[in-house]
Amino acid sequence: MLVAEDDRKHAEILRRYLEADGYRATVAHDGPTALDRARRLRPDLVLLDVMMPGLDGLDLCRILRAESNVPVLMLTARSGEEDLLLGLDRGADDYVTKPYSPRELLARIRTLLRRASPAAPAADVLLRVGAVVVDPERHTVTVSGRLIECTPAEFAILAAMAGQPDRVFTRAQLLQQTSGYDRDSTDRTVDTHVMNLRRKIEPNPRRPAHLLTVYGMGYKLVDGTR
Amino acid sequence: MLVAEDDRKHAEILRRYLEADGYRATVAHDGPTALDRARRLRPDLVLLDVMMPGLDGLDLCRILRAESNVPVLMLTARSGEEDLLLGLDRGADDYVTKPYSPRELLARIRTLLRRASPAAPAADVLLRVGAVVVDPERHTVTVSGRLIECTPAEFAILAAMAGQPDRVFTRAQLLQQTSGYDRDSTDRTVDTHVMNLRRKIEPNPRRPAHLLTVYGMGYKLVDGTR
DNA sequence: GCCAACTTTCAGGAACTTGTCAGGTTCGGC
DNA sequence: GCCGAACCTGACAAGTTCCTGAAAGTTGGC
Repeated sequence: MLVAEDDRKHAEILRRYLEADGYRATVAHDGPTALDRARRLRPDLVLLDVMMPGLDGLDLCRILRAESNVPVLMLTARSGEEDLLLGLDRGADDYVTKPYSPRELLARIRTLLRRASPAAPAADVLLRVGAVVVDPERHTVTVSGRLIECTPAEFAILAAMAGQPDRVFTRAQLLQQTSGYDRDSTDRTVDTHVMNLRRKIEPNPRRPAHLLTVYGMGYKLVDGTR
Repeated sequence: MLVAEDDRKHAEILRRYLEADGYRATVAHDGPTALDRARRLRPDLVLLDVMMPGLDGLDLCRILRAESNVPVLMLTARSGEEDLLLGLDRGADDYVTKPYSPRELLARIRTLLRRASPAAPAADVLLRVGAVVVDPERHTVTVSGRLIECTPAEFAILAAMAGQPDRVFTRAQLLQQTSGYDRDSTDRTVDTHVMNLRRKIEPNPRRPAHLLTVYGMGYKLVDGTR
């Protein structure tokens, strides 16, 4: 079990509760560390604080969800409905608002683990935006049925955009998808990747139908058939 | 989808919300009726009010859980912790306290359905990917009928990949197959095993047809005949 | 129609990934 | 405790991809 919580005192209390209930818990105090541990330790459940330095809980959740189907339980200080919906939409399996009672938390953890246990085979998550289909699991992209070869950076960018069609992504956001957290690359980098992607997925790269420029903002992926 | 709720007005509102979101919903106004409908209609999800005449939600939940693994979402008027714990322990997959927002309810329903959907395929003893056949039971591998000798690590890697053809496995995932939990070996280790496997199963190891590299990601096993 | 701001495009060196190998370590059987 | 098989590792070469700055082309507001 992995606990991602930036407040060290709080994290320690959590860890004790979990261990008292028979779980082995590893703690990470920031987003990138949590992601790294999640990848290497393959925990059977991830407890995620929404607010964290480096990489926030919502984004982390989205990444985890793309890579595995480990159950994710979100901890959120704010109790607004928006947060809840955002969390669930990003793929969190459940959420608990602070302050929570330890008993409630443990009950929810038990439920999640029981539900996940029947060795659920990964769900087929296909991201479809018009003719563009991204398969994160197979790491493939097809356009109108034709298989497209993508480099890692291109794939990361396209997958991020396919996950939220029509949404505008800034260059900074897309850069984060490719370079991880804080490599300081230029916006040109993103432009170049977008250009290369257009060459591959657009029938006419000069007049993009799928991967559009939003002047002054960034890029978005749309259903080009409409 | 089955809605078990004794308050008729409330039940009707619920039904409308569900249908507005694209679900077909059947309503039952008491416990015994709900149980009967659940058995006959085999809904893909049951929405259960805790308090009901005849047979209350908690007991009904327990019975349903014993008979099938349909996801159960509890509706509870009381927001006390006791109810929550009872509900979850009886096997409810989630719960919502009244008053709830329709959006929250629908988001939770979506999550439950997504989680329940992967319909576990029956385990076939032979894993076949093109010419490569892995028999986990006998611990043998054949390629085009020829029996191949594999070391334990090689077998573990190949078996994992054969279980999910086309899917990309990261080196970390493959490492876990061989080393168990969290030994931290290098990625080179995996490369070496893959290289040795290629020598054994590929007609031309320089141009792999089965065990492919996915640059920046890992490896995947494909049906080389296509 | 003009200008400033923004975007596209390009080429080549930097940075990263992978394939391969040889040598060292671990492990179980005898 | 010796032996061989299997495994792990660090190094390096060979590929591949990424990044960058600058020039050329667009866009939007006035």
